[in-house]
Amino acid sequence: EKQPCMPTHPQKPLIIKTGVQFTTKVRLLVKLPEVDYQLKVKTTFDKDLPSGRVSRQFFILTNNTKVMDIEDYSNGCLSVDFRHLQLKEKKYINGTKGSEGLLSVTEELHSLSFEACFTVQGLTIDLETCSLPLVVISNVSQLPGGWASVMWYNLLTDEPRNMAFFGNPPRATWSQLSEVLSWQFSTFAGKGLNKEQLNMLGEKLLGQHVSCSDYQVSWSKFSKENIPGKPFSFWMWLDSILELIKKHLLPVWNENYIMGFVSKEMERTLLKDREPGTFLLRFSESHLGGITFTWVEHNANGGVKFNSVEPYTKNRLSALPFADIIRDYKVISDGVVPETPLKFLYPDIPKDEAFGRLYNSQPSKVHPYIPSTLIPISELRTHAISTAPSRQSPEPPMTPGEFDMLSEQLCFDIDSMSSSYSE
Amino acid sequence: EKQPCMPTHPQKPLIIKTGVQFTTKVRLLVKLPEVDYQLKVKTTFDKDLPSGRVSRQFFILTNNTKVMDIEDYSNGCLSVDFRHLQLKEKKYINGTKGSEGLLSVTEELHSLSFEACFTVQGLTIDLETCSLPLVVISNVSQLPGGWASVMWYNLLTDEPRNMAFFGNPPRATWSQLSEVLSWQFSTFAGKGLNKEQLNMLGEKLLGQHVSCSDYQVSWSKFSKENIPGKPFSFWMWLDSILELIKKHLLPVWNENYIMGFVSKEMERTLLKDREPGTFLLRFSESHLGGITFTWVEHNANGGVKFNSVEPYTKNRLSALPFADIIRDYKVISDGVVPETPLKFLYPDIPKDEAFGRLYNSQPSKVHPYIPSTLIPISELRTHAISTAPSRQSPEPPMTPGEFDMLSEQLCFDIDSMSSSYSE
DNA sequence: ACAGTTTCCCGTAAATGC
DNA sequence: TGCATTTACGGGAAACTG
Repeated sequence: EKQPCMPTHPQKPLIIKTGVQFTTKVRLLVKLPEVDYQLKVKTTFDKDLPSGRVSRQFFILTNNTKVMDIEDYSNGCLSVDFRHLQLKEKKYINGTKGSEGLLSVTEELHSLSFEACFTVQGLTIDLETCSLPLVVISNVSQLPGGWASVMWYNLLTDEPRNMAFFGNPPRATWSQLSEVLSWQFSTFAGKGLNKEQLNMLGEKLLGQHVSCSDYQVSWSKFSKENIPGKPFSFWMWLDSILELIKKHLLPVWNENYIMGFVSKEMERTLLKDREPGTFLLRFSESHLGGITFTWVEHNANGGVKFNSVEPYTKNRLSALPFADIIRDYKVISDGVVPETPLKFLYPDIPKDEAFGRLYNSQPSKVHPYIPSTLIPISELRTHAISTAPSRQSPEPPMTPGEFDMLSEQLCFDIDSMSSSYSE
Repeated sequence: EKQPCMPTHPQKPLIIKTGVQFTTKVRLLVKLPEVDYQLKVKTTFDKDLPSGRVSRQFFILTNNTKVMDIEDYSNGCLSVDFRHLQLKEKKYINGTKGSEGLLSVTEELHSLSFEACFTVQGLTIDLETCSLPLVVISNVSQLPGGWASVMWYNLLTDEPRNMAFFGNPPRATWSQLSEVLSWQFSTFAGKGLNKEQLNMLGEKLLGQHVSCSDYQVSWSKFSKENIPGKPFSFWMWLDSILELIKKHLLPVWNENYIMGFVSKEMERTLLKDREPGTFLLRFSESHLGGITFTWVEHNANGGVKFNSVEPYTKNRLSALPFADIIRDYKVISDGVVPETPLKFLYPDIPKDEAFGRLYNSQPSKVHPYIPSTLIPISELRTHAISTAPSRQSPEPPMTPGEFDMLSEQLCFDIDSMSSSYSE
């Protein structure tokens, strides 16, 4: 009898990129009577898939056989680490690929098989086990789609290997899905999502049904079809934000300073009674991987006015860290002395008190030169802009939680996919 | 009899990166009597190098045999294009690499051989020819060093294949070298160097000997040993500037607005009698791939003062194009209204007149948002900075020349290396 | 033509070798 | 140990392919 595989990978397990190394580990759970020969394990990709069913076929380019060894941890278990495994696609001279034309490559499930054979007391025993379903990609641009598949599969089934899962994928309840989404943020950015943030995401995905957490989300709606009016799906949008946080916003996110998911209505409700200069940070809904701030001010006749800056994306943020943008952001109106409109982080934290620790001390001391830095500026031609405040973004707000720093690069390796044998 | 190879490659010929495809072409110059069999050409890497002499050995990973074909241009010549050739290093089980420990990998010369054999009128004829010396690299970071070798070789010898060239490389006269350097700029950036620019480079390399153009430059001084006090060689420095121009400064360079190579003394001589706010653009001598501007102003007691901004490198320039930096650069002194110190491009061209066409029109119209841009700023704490004007950079100035736009990405392929056979 | 997918390869970072 | 060189692979873009 074999147990199902138990892959444990720190970052994005179960996704393999062709041409990129991955590792996997197999462990024999029962102790065998001492044998004087070496126990070889062979790993095969898609060993027993009916080859017509899958549109792409891959093989392990590198050495796929290795001898089991006693584990270091001296529990006496036999195990083997496969390292530097690499996948390559089989090319057919003129063979037609399988006709599974409806599924995208990231919905196509594969598996790694492990085989060993030994004789004990005259009895020949074949062992075989295999991994959970794997997604094979050829470019990192497919990673978000692949990860969506892995999440959906593991959220909605306990079957160890239902390779046809995406032929008719089940729906997820919002309560299931929201938990997974929050877990994405806590795993990859260090801190999960609070109820308000999840609320906004639920409304975005489901409309007003979010109140009943049994409402179901289809796989297609989650990651295949585009958000109405946008050129990307819900998951692509959310994943772009995760990436932005991982690469450029970790400290700020960690400090709980990014409300992030707030509707325009909620944003205004929150800001309208606040001190002028109160601002909050939220992610762009119209573009992938963007963050903006919205602040409130009072105009001449005493009314409140809301302004949002053009969202910052990874390119801008790699030129200037976000905290510095917040510190230095200034508005110039018709050549007047520029001033920063950002005074208090919602609800009422003085800006420098909140972000002070996160500022970069930048005066460089290249002596003969005058140090220079980039400053984010908005130039207002007063007549034109005062009539164009924030007029977009439906999102609810939220309260921050705690945060454990956990920044790791994304990676495709199966760093450790342990698989257990037993008799 | 074979003729030497005539490689013609648009960008950086004769440099091959392992694992990256390259192509080459061989042409048979004489017309053969019609033969009813196909003439095969085989290409071999380092066919007849005494294998002890070279520290690394490579082989052609891909198919290295191809049949000659009549050229398209219907001149009746037989020729063959090798495409998708790829080089890989031979790894020795325990073999010691050749003992040529003095040479760096980019000084190690290799060659591609081509062989064909055919029978005509009962006579068996073997043809063989080979390429000019090649440099093999494994990472683009070695490209500048490799290109230095190719330049030096082709500048200083006509031998078709002196593989030991860098065992004892000859010196170049400054007049030879300066021509090659200027040619680098005209080839890769569209416009060569004028006499003043070359003068500064010569002084940098040779001290004051530059007056006599027979003065000789050693290979080591050109590209191996570091400039005194700097962690890079002359060529590494110059090449970093070429790259900066190619990627970020082409339009400005094309317009002849970058004086570039000017000593600090010359810079001051030029600027001191000019209108306050007159500035010039020059490359950093202390850091790789940086450009700065120096402007003149008058201080309180009527003396002239020179300021240079911290050099902009590729990272900053990819966040903000250089022309926009010049347009927007401002100095803030203790919270006073910021102002641009840059008024006239040396000698006296009003800034916007010179750079107006090159500015990016940046107001983005993402309606609900307030457009924002980055602005380069220097903040002066008046007491500290006014005593720290430009205090570095020995370089002479120069006058601009003409410019033909010619922007091409660097590339390592031998796109076409034609080689000729004859009897 | 076009969209989904793969290939190509620079450029940075890490690993390896000497 | 430090430096020279290679390997690894993310990421943008081009090439491919039905």
